[in-house]
Amino acid sequence: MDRSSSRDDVSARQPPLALEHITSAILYKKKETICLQNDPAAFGYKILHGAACECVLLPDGRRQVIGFLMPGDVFGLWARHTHMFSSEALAESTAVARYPRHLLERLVESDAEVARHVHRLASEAVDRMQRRMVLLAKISALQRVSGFLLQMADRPMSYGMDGISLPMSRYDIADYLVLAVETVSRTLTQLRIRHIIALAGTRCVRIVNRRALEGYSTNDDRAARH
Amino acid sequence: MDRSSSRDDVSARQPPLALEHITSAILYKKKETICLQNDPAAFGYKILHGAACECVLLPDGRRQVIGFLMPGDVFGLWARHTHMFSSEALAESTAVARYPRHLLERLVESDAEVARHVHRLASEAVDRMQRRMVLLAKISALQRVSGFLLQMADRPMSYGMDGISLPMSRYDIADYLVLAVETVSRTLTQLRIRHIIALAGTRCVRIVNRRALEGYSTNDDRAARH
DNA sequence: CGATCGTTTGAGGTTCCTCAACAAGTGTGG
DNA sequence: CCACACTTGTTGAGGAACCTCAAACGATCG
Repeated sequence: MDRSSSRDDVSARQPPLALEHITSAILYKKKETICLQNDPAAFGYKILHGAACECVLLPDGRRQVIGFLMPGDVFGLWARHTHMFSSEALAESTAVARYPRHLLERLVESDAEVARHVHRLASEAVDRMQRRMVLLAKISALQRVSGFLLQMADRPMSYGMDGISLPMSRYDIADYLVLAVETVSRTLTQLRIRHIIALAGTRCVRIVNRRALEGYSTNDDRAARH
Repeated sequence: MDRSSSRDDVSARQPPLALEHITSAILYKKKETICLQNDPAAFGYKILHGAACECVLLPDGRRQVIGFLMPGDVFGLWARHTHMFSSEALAESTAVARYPRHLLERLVESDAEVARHVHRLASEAVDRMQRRMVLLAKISALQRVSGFLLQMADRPMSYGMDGISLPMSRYDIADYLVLAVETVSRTLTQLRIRHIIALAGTRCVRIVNRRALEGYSTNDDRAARH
């Protein structure tokens, strides 16, 4: 659906050189918080290595995952004064580039190329929100999990790969899709049993029958039921 | 939760005069499309009177409501080249102000006040998406409907009013909350029976017991179950 | 090795979706 | 004006889907 657009973007992902001069890289351990919602937005971030997620901490203590962040993904740029989401590292050693926003904004005003680039990146953040909403519009677990796998497969990071690597835990996926962990797990096994996907280890999925997966994700369940 | 912020914003909602010179108002009938997703984003819009919604048209023909637009709400400003969402009028005669984006962008570059204003408005659009996501994180229908009512009550347009006016149909609410229409209807009757809300006509709700409603929206159901 | 975490599977119960019918309101045409 | 269709909202019955609780398994780590 929006696959073509993200593919075209690969070439545009190279940031202007000027940006590289104001960055510093930081390493995070698994589950470590990168930034906290409502905190002053002093920095923008880019994932260099590993994986992370944006999330909302709900009043009842639960956590809602808004989007997954893979190498190349930028976040925290949209915020005006305070960060709208928290973000935490998912992989063991996640490397993140940090851009001081006051320097960034000065660059944006002086360098038109940087301005365009930053604008692109900000709209990518909105894209992430939208992709998730399209997933949540789906009613059944089968639809949501199928759609999720397709979205992960269409990420730039998966292009050359044979299988999709899922750096996040089942719990993270469940928080993302608003499902119970057990439902996510069961749905994945169902897909495996039906030979739609193959699991090479728990965190690596290979799509065997993409056509069927697309059918599951868009069509109503009744067509796909066994 | 984010009530205070939206309340503070009321004073800031007055647009710079310069903006009013490049606008033209249009009337839409109920269900009429204001703009279509993926269409070139030639205009930004502001609701003057009536109500509308932003939505995504899904591949399976269903419609997903992203957010409801009330008088004063601005939309279509975020888009870079094409509109990300469709929008359609909900009330019978919905008046919409239309801002040509090429003029707007010229104004943004020349007038710092306009630039700040437009930036505010764009972030309001993201706020709408986020508010909906927080609603969708809730699992039970009772939680979602309660949260929805609270959000509607906290809108600037409801401040002086005794009851909340719901310009949208139950179908629209269902599409917004990803529930079946019947579930929305049943949940509202439940809340009415429990004297949490009172219905003055189908499209007007008065919150009788706000404390309880807040409890329903945040707590797990089991605490609230009869 | 024990402990914890992440994942999977099972059993049971509840919620919510589906299908159906009905009532009230609205518009249309004869 | 009434008959008719259509929309919108509500209620009921039944069943499927998913959540909850529980337990077992493998992996990792101290």
